[in-house]
Amino acid sequence: MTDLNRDSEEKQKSYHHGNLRDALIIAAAELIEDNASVDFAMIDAARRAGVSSAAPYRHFKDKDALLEAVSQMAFLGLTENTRKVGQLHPVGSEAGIIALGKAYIDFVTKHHAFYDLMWGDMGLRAFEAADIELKTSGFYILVDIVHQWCDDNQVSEYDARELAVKLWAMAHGLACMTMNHQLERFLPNVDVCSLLESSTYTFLEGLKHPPRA
Amino acid sequence: MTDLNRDSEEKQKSYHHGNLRDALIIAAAELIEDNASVDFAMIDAARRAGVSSAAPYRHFKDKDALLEAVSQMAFLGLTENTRKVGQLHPVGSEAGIIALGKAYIDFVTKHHAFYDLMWGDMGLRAFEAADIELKTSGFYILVDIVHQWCDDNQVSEYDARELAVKLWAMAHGLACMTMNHQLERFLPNVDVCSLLESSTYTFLEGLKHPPRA
DNA sequence: TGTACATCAGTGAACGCGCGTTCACTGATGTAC
DNA sequence: TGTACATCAGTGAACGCGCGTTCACTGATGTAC
Repeated sequence: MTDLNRDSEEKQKSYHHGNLRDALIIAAAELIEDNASVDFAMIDAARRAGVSSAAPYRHFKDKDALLEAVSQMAFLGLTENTRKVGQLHPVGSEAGIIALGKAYIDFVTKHHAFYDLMWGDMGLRAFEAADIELKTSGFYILVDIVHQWCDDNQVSEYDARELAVKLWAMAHGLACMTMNHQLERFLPNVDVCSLLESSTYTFLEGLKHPPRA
Repeated sequence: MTDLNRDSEEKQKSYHHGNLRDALIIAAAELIEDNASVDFAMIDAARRAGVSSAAPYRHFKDKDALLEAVSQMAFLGLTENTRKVGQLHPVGSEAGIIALGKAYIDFVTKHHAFYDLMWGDMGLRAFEAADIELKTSGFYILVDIVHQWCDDNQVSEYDARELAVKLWAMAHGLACMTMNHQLERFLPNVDVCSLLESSTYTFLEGLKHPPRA
């Protein structure tokens, strides 16, 4: 065993962890992903972070506080993801609107357990506790792109915020039905992304024509 | 205390319950509604049904079995509700499609905790265990009405099942966002039913026009 | 530069509560004769 | 019609596990002098 190895081992095994708070958040997140459930045991998160069962309480008042932190991390991840995808497309393009929807579905279905956490009681508390920018910026990326689309397509009397909500709801619903396995039950072998795409096109097409008699 | 009263009391307090199985299902359902959470204690369900903590195990193998029964009851309720609303409108009418969507949103948002149960792991198991008719009849009420609409509107090349899924997803998404409180956050004071209505009209309008370039 | 001391971040054992489930039992019910 | 007996549906006490949380402690770190 070389000195180098001993060095790194000593670093890992040092009495003080260094950044246990973040390590616990990550450990908890991993447990939630692995078990596909929000119900993880505090002691497992501690073990995973390499500390004893009491250590977490130096950094989090109780389990709820840790869950809240995990939830905030998840929201941050979703927002970052949205921002990144939004930048790939010109503002106002239908491709951009669809890409955001797909990204949302992708994120949510790939993190099913997180999803429960984020939109459950605990997550909503975390959401409320988060700063206003984090809370709304993801949504307003969609609003901006939709607003420009409205201007470009002579449907500017339409409220972009309302339209964004409707498009979000479409994506959300398809994501839920994917996770529910209702989609594969009633439309076997269908691709949720292509469903989102055609739905979005249809919806936008409908907006270009008088929506009601 | 009259004899009449004694009579009915004796009936209630008789050693044998009569229909404890159903009483437990109802008690569990009530607890879930009251606590707005799927996490109820077995002993509370028993107490609510007026029996001791061990009695439920004469009728259900374990707690999961009781939950499964509650979940099946919920699915039955949703299906019945859908059937009833479907009968109120002519097959193929847009009003009927919208009414079904509204009924779905109404049922789901008014039974938030049930919703978690139905679409969670436990509920899905119950769903699989249920007979095929119960599983699909609710959905196919929508499919039928949508199919007729397609015929009436010269979009018959469209797969009615796929369209029904899309409409369901819209309603589902709006229901989720209502329960999430995202709807009121981004569109304060908006009525989810009027959102569903305008979304549906827009979507159907889009179908009547070539959906893609 | 070294020493004393306050503070901080861990340990490991144990407490205690909630709750699902079991067990030996007892009262009620139905049926054969 | 009455009696004996099997069976069934309850009781009440207790077990035992999972797990969140606490407590007295100890090793590490930083700082004043």
